Amino acid sequence: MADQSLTTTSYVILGLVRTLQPCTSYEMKSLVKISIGMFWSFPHSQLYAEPMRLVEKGMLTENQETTGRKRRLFRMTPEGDSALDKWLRQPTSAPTELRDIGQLRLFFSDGLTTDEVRDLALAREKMHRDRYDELVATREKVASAATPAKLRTMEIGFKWEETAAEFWASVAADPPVGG
Amino acid sequence: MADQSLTTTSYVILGLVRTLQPCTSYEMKSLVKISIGMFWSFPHSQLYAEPMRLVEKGMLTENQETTGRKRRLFRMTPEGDSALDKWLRQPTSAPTELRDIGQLRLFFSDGLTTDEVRDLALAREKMHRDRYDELVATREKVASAATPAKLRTMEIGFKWEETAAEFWASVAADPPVGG
DNA sequence: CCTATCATGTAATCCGTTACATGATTAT
DNA sequence: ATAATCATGTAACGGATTACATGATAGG
Repeated sequence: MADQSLTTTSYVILGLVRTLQPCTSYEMKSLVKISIGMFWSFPHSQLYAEPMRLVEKGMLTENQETTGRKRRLFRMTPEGDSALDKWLRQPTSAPTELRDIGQLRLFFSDGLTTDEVRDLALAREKMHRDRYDELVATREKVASAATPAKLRTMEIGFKWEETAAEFWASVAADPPVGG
Repeated sequence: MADQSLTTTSYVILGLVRTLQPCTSYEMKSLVKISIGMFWSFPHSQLYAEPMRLVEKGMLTENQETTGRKRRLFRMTPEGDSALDKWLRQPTSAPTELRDIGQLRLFFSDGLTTDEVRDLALAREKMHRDRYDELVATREKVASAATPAKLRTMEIGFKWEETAAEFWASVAADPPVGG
């Protein structure tokens, strides 16, 4: 019975529910927003839809209020717990998906002028520096409440924004030409 | 008329066709594999389906062979060219989507033992170092044929693999505990 | 000659996104 | 009071992924 075909999103939901249970989709959304959602976007509709699928698969239980907002409160089932545990311990060699519009533009930039490429680079540099600042602010807010593992996860975000900002600065300083 | 609702995938196809035209989906696939596909995965079925949509939108023309394999050869139309040009020049502040299973696991690792977290970190470190090596090999292969912009795009890939490998090494050296 | 891999395409399902909608709180 | 924002949910469409399937070419 029923650990068939869970997606990555499924495991994210399971992880969120284990962290927050009992919890509503909105609470999941709030946690996502200040953490993993900074790098892996999950539209809120997913955070409402996926838990329902997981209820049907026996991974979560749902208690819907009968009055007022009729909010849905989710909790782990033993099946959900063990599915999550199994996933957490599975080795993965899956590469990072690094989806960046700026990189795509640069890749296809052969027809642009030097100035246009520089503009792209400067805009991207600024974006990364802004995000770095956002991350700093977020970390300050959550530092006291988050677990060590969760805080540690943020570090790679800092590193990425830093590295990417430097990369774009170097492109702006010396735009590729020719092609 | 008719630059409605192109997706990022659409622009990737347009960029590929501009680079390779006239070309088949398989040729696009080959280029993707050694370049942007290293960080943004495009299943080959997309590289067959999306060009057909673009033909319908007037962005590409298609010449299908009548004999043998009946391969489809794609070319840019003026509309496709201008849509791509416009996109390349549009500013974006869209953040990078950095989708990494390892990060998700770390984020939800509060229930794991120190050793299990270390195993995760070591596996991820190895993955990133392996990918770094792959990138080196790929760059050597393509160095003479690629444009400066396209080569430059690869650099951020190197940086990422390096940065991520170092991050995971530090996690392995000092795994987060408690929670 | 046969097998493996390259090359080309289609089908079906489902997930993810966008948009719509509205009920509750808080602020002014 | 009223507007704004927070909170909660659903609908619908389309694209992305997975799987199926088979035609060519090259290597042994």
